[in-house]
Amino acid sequence: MTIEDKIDITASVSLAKKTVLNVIYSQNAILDKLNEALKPFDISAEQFNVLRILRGQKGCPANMCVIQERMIAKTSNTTRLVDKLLIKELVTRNVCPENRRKIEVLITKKGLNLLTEHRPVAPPLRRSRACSRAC
Amino acid sequence: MTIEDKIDITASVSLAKKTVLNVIYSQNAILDKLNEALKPFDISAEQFNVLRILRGQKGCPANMCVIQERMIAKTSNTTRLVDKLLIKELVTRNVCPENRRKIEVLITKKGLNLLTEHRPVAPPLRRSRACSRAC
DNA sequence: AATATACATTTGTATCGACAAATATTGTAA
DNA sequence: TTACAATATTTGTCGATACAAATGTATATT
Repeated sequence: MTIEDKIDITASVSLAKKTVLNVIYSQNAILDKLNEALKPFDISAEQFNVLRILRGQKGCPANMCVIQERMIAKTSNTTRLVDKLLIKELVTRNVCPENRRKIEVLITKKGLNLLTEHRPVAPPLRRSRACSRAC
Repeated sequence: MTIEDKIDITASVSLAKKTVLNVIYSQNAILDKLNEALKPFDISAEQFNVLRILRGQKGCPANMCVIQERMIAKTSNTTRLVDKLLIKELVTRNVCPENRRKIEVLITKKGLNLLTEHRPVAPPLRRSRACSRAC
């Protein structure tokens, strides 16, 4: 189906607008697919993304702000996402002893298993590495 | 900035995956712009979209299910979106006398004014017209 | 007419996004 | 050392998505 069928408009629509609409519909289709693929694992796309970010740390714990920066949604609530993963025992969370302001989040064996059991559409979705640092 | 800078991955990424990531980042950028443009009007993107759908009815009232089908998000909660518009007096809502199951939603003068005062990025975002019907 | 079924909308719950404010800890300047 | 600023995280609120269940209304079947 073309975007012209979708938008149901008699007047002509500029190429720029058609492009914008195409991007919006495309991402909807992509997210639908992703959510469907994750359903059997009782985990949301954002939670899954956090798990992949943590795996990418390769044993090095990630602070809340590191996770935040690498997520797609700029202002998503990392605390509450990690809460959910903690309940499912997919991550651990501990206060950093060197700097008690920071929190060290690590993926558990159970979390790693969940990731290897399933590989949906995309690679881990990250923002730029501006704020990542040595651990 | 290219998508390669964004995703911060050493291993090579397939064109398909780069495309998926590009679509996701693009829509994020688009929605950021749209929300920013709507901020002065104290209205969300979905509420704005519902208003445009109603204007497209050209005086003919829209049922809840008609609005639902034309929205981007398939399972968004039309009742609660219309509630918000009602509080702002941008729409009216009445039980249809011919079929008391149905609800007739109409855009008010105030709602039309809001639309003419501002024209952000995209035309009204609708799904296919499969379920639209005469009023 | 009574029952069942389909239709249209509403309500409830969980999760997430956006954003502001609050809290806690560390570092710095007077 | 006290006060202030910077950093890191948590909490609260609102709007929205996703989905299941409940409610109310109309239509069809017996």
